Amino acid sequence: MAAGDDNIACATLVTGALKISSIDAEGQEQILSVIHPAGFVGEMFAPIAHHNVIALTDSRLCLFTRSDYESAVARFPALAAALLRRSSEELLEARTLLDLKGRRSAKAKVAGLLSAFAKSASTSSCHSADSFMLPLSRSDMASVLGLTIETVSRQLTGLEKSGLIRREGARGIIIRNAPGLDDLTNG
Amino acid sequence: MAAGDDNIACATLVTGALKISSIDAEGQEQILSVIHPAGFVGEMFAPIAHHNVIALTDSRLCLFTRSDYESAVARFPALAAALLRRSSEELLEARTLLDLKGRRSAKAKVAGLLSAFAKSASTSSCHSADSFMLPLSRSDMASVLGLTIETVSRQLTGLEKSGLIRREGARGIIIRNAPGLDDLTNG
DNA sequence: CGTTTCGTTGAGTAGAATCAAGCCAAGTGG
DNA sequence: CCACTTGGCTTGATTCTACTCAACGAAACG
Repeated sequence: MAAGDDNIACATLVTGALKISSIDAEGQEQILSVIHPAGFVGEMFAPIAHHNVIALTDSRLCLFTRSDYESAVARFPALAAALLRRSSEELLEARTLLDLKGRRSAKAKVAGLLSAFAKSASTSSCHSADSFMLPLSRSDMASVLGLTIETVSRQLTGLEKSGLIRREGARGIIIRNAPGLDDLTNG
Repeated sequence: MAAGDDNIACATLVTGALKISSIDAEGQEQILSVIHPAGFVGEMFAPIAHHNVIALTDSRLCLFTRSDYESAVARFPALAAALLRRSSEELLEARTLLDLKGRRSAKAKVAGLLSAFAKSASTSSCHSADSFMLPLSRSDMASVLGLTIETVSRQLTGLEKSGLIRREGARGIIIRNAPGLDDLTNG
């Protein structure tokens, strides 16, 4: 989906990963959200799309049109409640990202992003994973945080040198000191 | 409402204005959203509140508890659909803010915020107002954009010197060159 | 009249962006 | 098999923006 398109379809993500982004006049991409399975994309109430939706990996979607939606809600009132719940979760996630992006230093932003990934990489909802693969490239991480890829790279090596994380290849992350990461995030 | 509270109530705003914010370990406030009349606050599906809600002006709210919500949805299925619509709008607004906060330069951020205010100050949904009162203090603007009050102040005087806007007192803004502002926002 | 709050302005500095190489792994083609 | 390319990542040197610290002006208030 591209910004400016007639907005005819919405979808829930079945497998894979998507990003929602906007692109400014100079071609700078801003990632506004990363969608995981069971997440929802599309603007149900806008005539044209505001943002771009791009697959990060091969993905499977369950598409439906807005007219589908309206008839389905009429037949199954519980559907609206379920979608409301999803939408509330997306909203909370967007605000979490806002919070992250507002951190003062680059180190705090990168540390916060790692903590967030550790949480979402865990199967349990209350614990964080202590090792995981970064779902985003350096370029995408930079775009999420509003930094450059060089700065992201430097912060990662900095975090490794200070012993808070260890890296396995370009994408593998092992958290060695989770509380320390959180301290950096909030400071 | 304060982050960490038991999350027992939600509300729609009738008159006034609210801000949703988070506060980090150093006491730095991040404004995550500004709520206007007809807007919704509260996290319907979280046991404890993640963020703070603070009134920007004297405000009137229509409060309801989460159990109220559940019985109301059971009796009036259309309610869920209406709340879904609101929630979608909040989500779009949060993403617009994300976009703004991700702009590279301070000038682009301030210019973008002014454009956004000009839009929401207009009574018509398709035109922007050409003069309006800033709804936020310098401190709140800085917090929304992730800047300091000094930087916001300097950017405003810069925009005035370059002829894009004129100021009337501390809060009054007159847009003299709206396309120019948009160019700055996307550049 | 002092005090407080809010906004503006200036000087100096820390930190991220920019510019520029260079490394490594994977792919391509002779 | 080897030269070459490509894309993603890292590192270094330099520049410049926005933060910090500090002073000052204006309006509101007791």
